[in-house]
Formats: sequence, C-alpha cells, structure tokens
Amino acid sequence: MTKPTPDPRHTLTLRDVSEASGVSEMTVSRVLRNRGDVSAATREKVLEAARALGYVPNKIAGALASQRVNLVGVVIPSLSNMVFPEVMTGISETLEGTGLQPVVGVTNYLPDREESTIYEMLSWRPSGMIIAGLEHSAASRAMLARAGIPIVEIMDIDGDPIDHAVGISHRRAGRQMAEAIIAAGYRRIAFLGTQMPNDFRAKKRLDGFEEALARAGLSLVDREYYSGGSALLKGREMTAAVLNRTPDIDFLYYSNDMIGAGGLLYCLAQGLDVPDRIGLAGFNGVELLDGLPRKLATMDACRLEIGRKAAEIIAGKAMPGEKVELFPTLQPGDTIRR
Amino acid sequence: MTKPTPDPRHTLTLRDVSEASGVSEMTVSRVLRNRGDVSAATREKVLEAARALGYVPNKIAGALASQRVNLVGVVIPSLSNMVFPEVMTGISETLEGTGLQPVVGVTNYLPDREESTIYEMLSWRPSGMIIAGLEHSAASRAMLARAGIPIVEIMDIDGDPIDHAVGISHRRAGRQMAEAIIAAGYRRIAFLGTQMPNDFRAKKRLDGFEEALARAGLSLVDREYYSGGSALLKGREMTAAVLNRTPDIDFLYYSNDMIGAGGLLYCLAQGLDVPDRIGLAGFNGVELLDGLPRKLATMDACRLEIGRKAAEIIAGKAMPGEKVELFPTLQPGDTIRR
DNA sequence: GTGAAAGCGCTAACAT
DNA sequence: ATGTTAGCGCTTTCAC
Repeated sequence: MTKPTPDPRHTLTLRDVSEASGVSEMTVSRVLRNRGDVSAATREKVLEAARALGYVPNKIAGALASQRVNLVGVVIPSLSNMVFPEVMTGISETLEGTGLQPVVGVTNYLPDREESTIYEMLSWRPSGMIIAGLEHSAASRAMLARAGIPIVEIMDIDGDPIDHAVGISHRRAGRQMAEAIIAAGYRRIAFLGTQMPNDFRAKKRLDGFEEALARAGLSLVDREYYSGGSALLKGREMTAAVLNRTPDIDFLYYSNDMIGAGGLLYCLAQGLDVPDRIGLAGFNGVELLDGLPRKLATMDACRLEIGRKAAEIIAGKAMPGEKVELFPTLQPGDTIRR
Repeated sequence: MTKPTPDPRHTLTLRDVSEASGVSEMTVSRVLRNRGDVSAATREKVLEAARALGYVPNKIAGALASQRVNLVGVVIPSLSNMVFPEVMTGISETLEGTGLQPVVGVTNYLPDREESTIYEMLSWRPSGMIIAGLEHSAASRAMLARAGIPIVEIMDIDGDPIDHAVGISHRRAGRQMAEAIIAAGYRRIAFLGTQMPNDFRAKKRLDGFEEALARAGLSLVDREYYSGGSALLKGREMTAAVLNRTPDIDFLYYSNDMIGAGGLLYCLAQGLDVPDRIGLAGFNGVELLDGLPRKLATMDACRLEIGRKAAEIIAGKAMPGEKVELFPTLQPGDTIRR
C-alpha cells in the first residue's frame, strides 16, 4: 500500500502538481500566481499538493512563456568601498514590493568586464538596467540602447546618458569643495587620490577642483597617487610622503573618505594642528567618519537617494526627465578652518 | 532601395541572424556557442551578421531547451560589514573561467528574507547554491535539499550541513581568543557586541569564549550590546558606557573589528595604557585595521579562502568531504600584553 | 558540415 | 470557475 512517492531526482513540474491535486495545469498555474478566479476549494487542494511535494516553479519556463522577467540588472564597479552597498540598499528598499528583484554584477572598474557583465545580464532579458557611470564602451552603449528596457546610469550626470541618469555633478562637487577651501584661507593645496584610471567620477571631481583653484589664481602644489591595499593605511602613507616632500602644504584634498581618514589619523598622530596648521577634506560622506576622533570634512554623494530614484524609474514609479540631478551637501566637519 | 532595417523595437532572435546570414538557425546556434563543426566561411558570415544586428542571445530560451543554467546563487546576510565582499571576491575569482556566474542575494539577517531569496533563486534553476551559515528555516533546508544541485553552506562548521560546508569553528575561535587573553594575564573581561539575534556565528564565538573563561574559573564582568549606526561610533559609545559602569575592566572583547576599532580609538583618546592597563580584541581580520594607530588583536576569518573553496566545490574542482574546516590564525597585534 | 523536427515547462488567449 | 491550444526562442537528436 505504498503511495508512489515521486522520484526525488526529478525536478517537479506543474504537471506533477496537477496530477497530485487532480486539477488542470492551467488552474494550478493560476493558483500559484494568484491570477484569475479560482474557487477557494481548488485553491486549497492545489496549494496543499504543491507544498506537500515541495514544488518550486520554474521561472525560466515562465519567463519564456510570458515574456516577462522580474529582474533588474545592477552593474557597479566595486562592493568594497562603502559607497555601492548603500546604493544597493536604496535600490532594494525601493524595489521591495514591486515584484522586481535586483541582480548585481561587479566590474572592478574594468571596461571589458563591464561589457561582458552587461551582455550576460541582457541575455536574461531583465526588466531594466541600472549602471554606474556614464562612460561605457561603444558596444556596451549599443547593447543597452537596443535592449528596449529602461536604462538608468547612476552616480554621475556630467555627460550624455543612454536613457536616464540619476546622480550628482562631480565636476561641480570638486569646484564647490575648492571654493570652500579657498574661502577658508588655505593656499598651498595638495591632492591625494587612488590610482584608478577608470574612476571617471574621481577624475571629474579633480577637474572641477583644479578649475576652481585656477579661477582663484591657484594650482595644486603637490599630488600623490596610490593603488591597492588598505585605504586607511594608504591614506597614512600618502600623507606622510606628501608632507615630507612638500612641508609647507596647508590643505590635503583626498579623492575619498577612507584615505582621508587615514590621513587625518596620521596628522593627529604627528601632532599637527588640524585645521589651523593644516586642513583636510575627503569625499562621499561615509558614516565611518562619525567614529573618528575628529570629523573629516566631506561631501555627501547622495548614495541612498540615487539608489532609490534609479529604482523608482525602473519600477515606473517616477516619470522623470532624462537627467535627475541631486545636490550633495558640503559637510565641513572639524578639518576646515572656519 | 532601402534595406529593410529590422524593426528595432523587436528583440532579435536566432531567426533574425539566420535570415540575415542565409544560414540555418541550427548552424547559427552552433557558431554562437562554438559547438560542433562549422566551416570557417559560414562561421564568419554568421558572426558578421550577429554583430551587425547587435544580437544578444536569449538565455531564457537557451536554458529551457538545454536544461542548463550557468548561474550560482549566493545568499549572504549583508554587504556592508567588509566580510562578505571578500568572500564574494574569492567566489568570483574561482568561478572566473568556469563559465559559471555568481548571483548575489542579501538577507539582512532576516530568516524570512532568506527563505524567499532561496525560493526565488531556486526558481531560476541555478547550477549550485552557496549560503552563509548553517541555520535556516525548515522550509529553506527542505527546498535546498530537494533541489538536486550542490549546496555549500559557508562561514561556519559548527552544525549539520545540508550538503557541504566550508568554514571555521566560531566556537573554537572564541575559545582560542579567551585562552590567549587569559594567558596574557587579563582577568576582568567584558564583551561588547552588536545586537543581532540572528548572527549565529557571533553567538557561537561568545559561547566558546565564555566556555573557556569558565574553565579558567572566570566569567564576563560586563557586557554591552548595540544595534544600528556607524560601527566605529558604536564601538566608541559602548566602550565608554562599559568603562564608566565597570571601571576596573582590564580587557574588552568585541564581536567584530569595526566596533573594536572604535573602542581602540576611544581608549587611546582617553589616554588609557593599551595593552597594559587594558587590552582589546576583535574578530575578522579586516584590512582596515592596518591603518589604525595601533593594531587591534583579531582573528582572521579566512574569508577569501572560504569563498574560493566553496566555489571550487560548486565548479566540481574539489571533491571534498562533507565539511571543510579552515583554521583562523590569531593576530595579537598591539592590544594584547605579551 | 548542415538542416528539420520535436520539445524544454510554462502562460496568453481563447474556449466552455 | 476551469480547461484546451498554441506557442515563447532556443537546443537536442537525428537525418542527410
């Protein structure tokens, strides 16, 4: 009298649930998707059977049949620098409840990887794509433009978006920071950044920064680049190197908060008078800074808001113009003279 | 004489490439997958046509037909604490070149979200799943066990894996740290952790830690939990609270390096003699510590190695036993008396 | 080396 | 409220 247990090595299909419940495949499908009118009785029978069997629907088949995929591709350069996790939070939060699911791809700032990641993602026919930056290979742009889905380029608005863009002007952010520094009376200003040839946003910030310096008749008195390793440690080392080489520097502008924090710890350890003898500023507004002995000047990159807005566009909750510009706030902290 | 440009609003299919190149769909498919014997001439024709049209294959249809999906589901609780990004790096590195692609889902330590993430992922019929932790809902375990694909539970080995497990013993890690602390002569020891009811690994570390204390006739003299906010700042605040409440504490054991780093900065700012008057230790071995003024004692969680090993199992490059145990090394740094 | 036919597991559209 | 039919865009299998 053994019930014929279904072969556990066979992945279950709608048909199995249909047979187990004595209801047609179509009605089973309706129940499982909460679609159309199904009587409470059949509904119960079906759910019961599906649960008992441990049925997991096959979205591949569903997607092919319905031409609908509830996935949103998200392509970002890195996960390790505190900025993209927060963007992801904004995206996930907003997608929650829309039935859409983010799928993340990381490119490590490599254009080739970006291109293949985009290709790979598009081949799954997602409902939309969110991509960091406005600089992409011609092939990438072409693929995205042809895909027939909403494309949102995030973080940056200094350039021409393929479809939509949500971000800040990094050029302007650099300019603004330079103006604040100059207004505070600093004159011998150095730049310290990570060597990332493909970090176009850092480059734009520096461009804007130097532009504002030039307008004030100033220029950078030194600059230092590093790559790899612990950002905090690198910040220390770079700062030591620059201050040894050019002792009369009175301001250190960092391309991001982590190396800025390293620099700040170094200056404090050296007993330098911050911000009177020397000022410092970073970029991003990472919450890490809240725990430091002194608060580094920085500029909020609007990461959470960017994630939210981008997701809203994909979810059709926003009917924006081509570009959505957000405006970062300068947080002077304790490292710029007042 | 206008060439009939294909409707750009229509997503391209193999058929379009077939017509454009005058080669059968089947042969086009072969070329695009580098399968079987195709003459160099046809090959060129096909690739040319595909490129010209901007064809992107439809993996949904491909997967349905071939019953093969090159995706590996990775389910982790968080992206923001430095530990999982490194695990991801290990996974990506190892999957590189195998044709497999990781797809990440984040659960925020919520069992319900974990369950739905697993369900969602399994419904895409991935080639394997990598999941943080050994504690899952009964439904999650059942789904995974039934899926018929390799399942690797990572980070922890204190428990019963569904299929494979790769990780360290957190219980033992806690024990080891306690033993080192006791051996260094500390006796009034407090614990500081983030309030995460579902962080089972932190809990196991604490269990092991207290077990070793008990064996030495000791017990925690104080404990403090916090949740949310900047970990560095929380570390500061918790440390201040504990030291005010129990001034004669001589050692602070933190559940992770970030709050430990905050505590260390606090102690140094207070002018406390570290490690003689008071010692500190964290957990994880994050590279961030390299940039601090003094190096926090910690224990490497073998994150990169865990990611690599897990991916090797999925990729079939390793034929391991059920559990793969890795052994973290204790890094005494500058905050434990020698 | 190339092509034709069948079908993967599901859902849209149309019955009833 | 439920069932039937005809694909979705590929790949497998087999034929030539």
